Amino acid sequence: MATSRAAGRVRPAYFQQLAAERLDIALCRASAAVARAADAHAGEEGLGVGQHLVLQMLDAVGPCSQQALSEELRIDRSVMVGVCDDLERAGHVRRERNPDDRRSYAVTITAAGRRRLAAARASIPAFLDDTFSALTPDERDQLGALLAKLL
Amino acid sequence: MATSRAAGRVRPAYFQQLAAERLDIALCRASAAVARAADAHAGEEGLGVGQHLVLQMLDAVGPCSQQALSEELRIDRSVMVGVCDDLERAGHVRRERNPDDRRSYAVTITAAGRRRLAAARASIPAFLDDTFSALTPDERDQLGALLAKLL
DNA sequence: CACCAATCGTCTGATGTCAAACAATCTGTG
DNA sequence: CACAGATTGTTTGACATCAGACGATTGGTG
Repeated sequence: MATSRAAGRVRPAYFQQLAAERLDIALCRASAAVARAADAHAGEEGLGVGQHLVLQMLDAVGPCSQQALSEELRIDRSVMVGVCDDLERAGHVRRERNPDDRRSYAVTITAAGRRRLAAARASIPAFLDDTFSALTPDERDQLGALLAKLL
Repeated sequence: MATSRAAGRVRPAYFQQLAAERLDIALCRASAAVARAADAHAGEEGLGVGQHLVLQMLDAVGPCSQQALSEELRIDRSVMVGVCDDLERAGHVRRERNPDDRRSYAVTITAAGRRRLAAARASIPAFLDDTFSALTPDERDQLGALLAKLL
């Protein structure tokens, strides 16, 4: 069996020791796992994470420039171009010119976009529940509060 | 001034609202900030994060194959090749053949590598203290415990 | 021994992100 | 108005990461 040979190797579960003394590493590793889960979920859902966030923000605060979306959602401007391209091609968003400043667009969510957002949004609670199943609701709140302090 | 025009924009600090209801996004965002800080610190120190982790693990558990390093440190095998290349070129590590299994190396830390590790390690507490200055020591322990549960 | 599957280190191709440059447009100063 | 500097959206090039393929080697089966 495999374990008999693994005893030859050191197999120290060294990562746990590392994570205990390097909070930054633990944070990055947890984030990587969660991000992978989010990408997989978004893939099944058919709407990318960035696209979902853009639709959600447009629905919450109204038409925005790509710049505003980019800053608030922490998505690079260069990447935001592609995200909006995809959303526009799918009919979830219109790029209207901002009459007050013709450099910027006023990216606007469409009725179809709102429907798509509602559908995608409905699957989020189950996704979060699954991804953070190792934590109790109280612990999730604690984690949220700690991360909020960090940001 | 800029704020008078910013009033025209929505400027809702929307990200905070998003982070409150999307624990996964908050986690990824915090991780990105911390990772950036770690990279910057590693740049000043002159020893990459991956290189530091490899030296530290070799010092802790003795000679390892690249595979073992890769699995335990969650660094892709392809990337580990470059990390070990750099470490070997700098004289911090030797690649000895494992006589029991000539497919794998026995990556071994050198005396120079140990000295380099000690120097780099000394700067870590200050780095962590600075990066997580928004949290009290108790809160850092809480965060560590929550992340450990997640992993 | 011959053979087949698995493993280790390496390399290559595809992908994604980011910094820098660019044209178009705005603001402000003279 | 003319002109300099900043901003918006976009494109391009550099860079890192990852999946997959590959040779070399090992272990196990007959």
